[in-house]
Amino acid sequence: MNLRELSQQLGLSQTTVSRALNGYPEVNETTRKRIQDFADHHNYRPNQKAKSLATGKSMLIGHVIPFSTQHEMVNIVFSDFIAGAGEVYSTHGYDMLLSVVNDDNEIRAYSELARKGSVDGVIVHGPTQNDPRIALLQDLKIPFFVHGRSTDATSSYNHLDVNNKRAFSRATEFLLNLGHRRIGLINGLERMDFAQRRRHGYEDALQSAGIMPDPAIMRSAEMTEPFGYAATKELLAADHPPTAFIASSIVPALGARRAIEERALTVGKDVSIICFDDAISYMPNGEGEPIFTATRSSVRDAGRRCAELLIGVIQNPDAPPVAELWEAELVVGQSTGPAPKKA
Amino acid sequence: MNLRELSQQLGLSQTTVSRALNGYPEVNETTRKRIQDFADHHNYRPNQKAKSLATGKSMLIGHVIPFSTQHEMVNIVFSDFIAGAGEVYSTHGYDMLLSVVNDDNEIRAYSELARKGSVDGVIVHGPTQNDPRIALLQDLKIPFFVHGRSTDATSSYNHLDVNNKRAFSRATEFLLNLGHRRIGLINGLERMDFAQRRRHGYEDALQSAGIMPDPAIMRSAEMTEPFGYAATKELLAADHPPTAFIASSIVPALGARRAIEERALTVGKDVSIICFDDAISYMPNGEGEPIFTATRSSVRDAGRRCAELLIGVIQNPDAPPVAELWEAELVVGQSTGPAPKKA
DNA sequence: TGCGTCATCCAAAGCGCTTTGGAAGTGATT
DNA sequence: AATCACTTCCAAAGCGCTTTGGATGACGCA
Repeated sequence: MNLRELSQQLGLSQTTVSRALNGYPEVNETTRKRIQDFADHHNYRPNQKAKSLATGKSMLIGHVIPFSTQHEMVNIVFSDFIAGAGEVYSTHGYDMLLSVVNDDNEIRAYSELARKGSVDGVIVHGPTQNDPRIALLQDLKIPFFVHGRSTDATSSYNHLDVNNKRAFSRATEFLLNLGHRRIGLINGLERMDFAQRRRHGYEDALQSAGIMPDPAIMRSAEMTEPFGYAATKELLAADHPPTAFIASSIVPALGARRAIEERALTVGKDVSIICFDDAISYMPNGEGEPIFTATRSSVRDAGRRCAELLIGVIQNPDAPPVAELWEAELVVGQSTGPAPKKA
Repeated sequence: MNLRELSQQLGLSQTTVSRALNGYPEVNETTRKRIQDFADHHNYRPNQKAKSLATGKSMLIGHVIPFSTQHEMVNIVFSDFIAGAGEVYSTHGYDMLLSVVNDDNEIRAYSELARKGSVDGVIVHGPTQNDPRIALLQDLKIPFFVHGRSTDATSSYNHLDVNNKRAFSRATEFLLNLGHRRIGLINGLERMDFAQRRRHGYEDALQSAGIMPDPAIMRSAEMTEPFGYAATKELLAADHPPTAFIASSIVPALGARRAIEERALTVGKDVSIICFDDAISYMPNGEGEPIFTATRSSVRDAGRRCAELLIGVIQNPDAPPVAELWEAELVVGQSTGPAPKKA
């Protein structure tokens, strides 16, 4: 059942039927009702392909997800982000277009989406330092929104970020106040902008306390459980082992805990852990008292907000760029305690 | 730059240009080359909306993701599945359309996608027993593929499933052979078909060994870390605590481990854990020797295969239904050992 | 020379919707 | 009775592609 049949059966023009169903004013209320009822009865839905072509809007928002054996951007944070964003899209009549592409083709994937006109806007995930995608998307003149930030980007662009530097300096200060002097860093991949900022926050806090940051107790990799385990195990086995660790996500923190307990040490007593908690829905940080002391910011909320703001940009492309910076909250859990007295 | 401009500048008809670019035979090789070069030079990409309307194919495959506060289908398994599926879509020129909808609207979301013609096919995630979506999609006459199975579905439908029953009976047998007699079950939500089958596998293995399954040591909920923790903690504190646990995913298994270690017990010695391992990319089951003894089947591979098969169905809608049943492999890790002697 | 075949190209008709630019009818006003 | 404003509807022209059904010319062959 398409618009033509529908209008023929109603004895009206396509124009009138289309207008009636789309809520335009120039149609009599009684005929509108008749049209609406008839359409409902026949379960009519306008063909999306035709509608898109006619209006020029695809009602789709693109997300490009690179994959490779090295670099899993399809990560733990991602699924919660799209859950939040998708929620908002739905309520505005949009759907999400996911393009899962090989790492090497990531840049190309963005320009394909734009040139083919398959999406009305794009979200940029996981920006690196001086991320080339930003300039590209500006060139392509397609609305886009960055989740995170890209240092050294020359012009301004729409984005929302967590104050990662502050989150990590606060976490580090928290440990320092507990008397810890040797604090290991278990960071994400440092070509990611957020990981850079986190390290700077950590280093700044140490330096402010008169402690020289020691690269020997900093690790950086994809944020998996085994990475957290391996890094912690190695650092604990070395000379001058840290008495506390600061981890970039709850996942490597779980690995850190495993390494600590394997040495028959107690988390929160012998060794402290603090981490960044993205408030992942299926991996919550405990139910009552948090498992891990953490700086927390919901990535799902971030997804929601990015979606809202991007839709705003699509509806009003000439508005000045929007930027938001969220502060993470510090929640105290069971994984931290005073630095143990020296033996 | 669109096809009309392109053909005008080339002094050719739209027909010829379109055919040249789409590889049809009825165009001279030298003119094809000229057209191709010109198009490449101008970075021309056919408009997807127009192409879709003309061909009737959207080159999109729909996934519906329900969300609610109760039930998080946006779960750990999901992100790896779509990574695998998306990979295959890309290589076939498809993209993924994600519709994130409120729980109550899930059914409607499928029929909207079909009626609006926005997708060429659909994947059904997380089938329950006698899942209504199967009949609906059959009615709507849209190609679809089910990841999992739905017991009691009257007619046959395209699907791929892991042999969950067998995976859990084998896991249970493995524990029985180690001398365990009291084995706790930490299952997923039992309205999910897979969770049902898993429990049956567990119960069957117990009964074959002459052990009466005891509902008092079975738990079922969303597969989160805190759930695994809470369930294990509770069971360990009760009379006749289990000496082993079988968990439905690596995530609650992590929670189980936490509860066990909290009681100063050792995993794999005092208490054994075996779990189902979906081989999640960012939460691998260790690198060398697995952390958890597990029955394993890659959900990412399943995503890949479902995508392939669905594309097959789209290209050949009248082919007989395809069904695949994968066997999980049993990998032995550090989390299991002989049942402790009675004190 | 005339005819059939083949390779190469094109005009135009869709695909199913939205939207522009009226047209027709209805009252109210002069 | 003529004019105007307003409401209500419609025919037709897009949107940018694909695809049908020829048209044209070159060539080989009888």
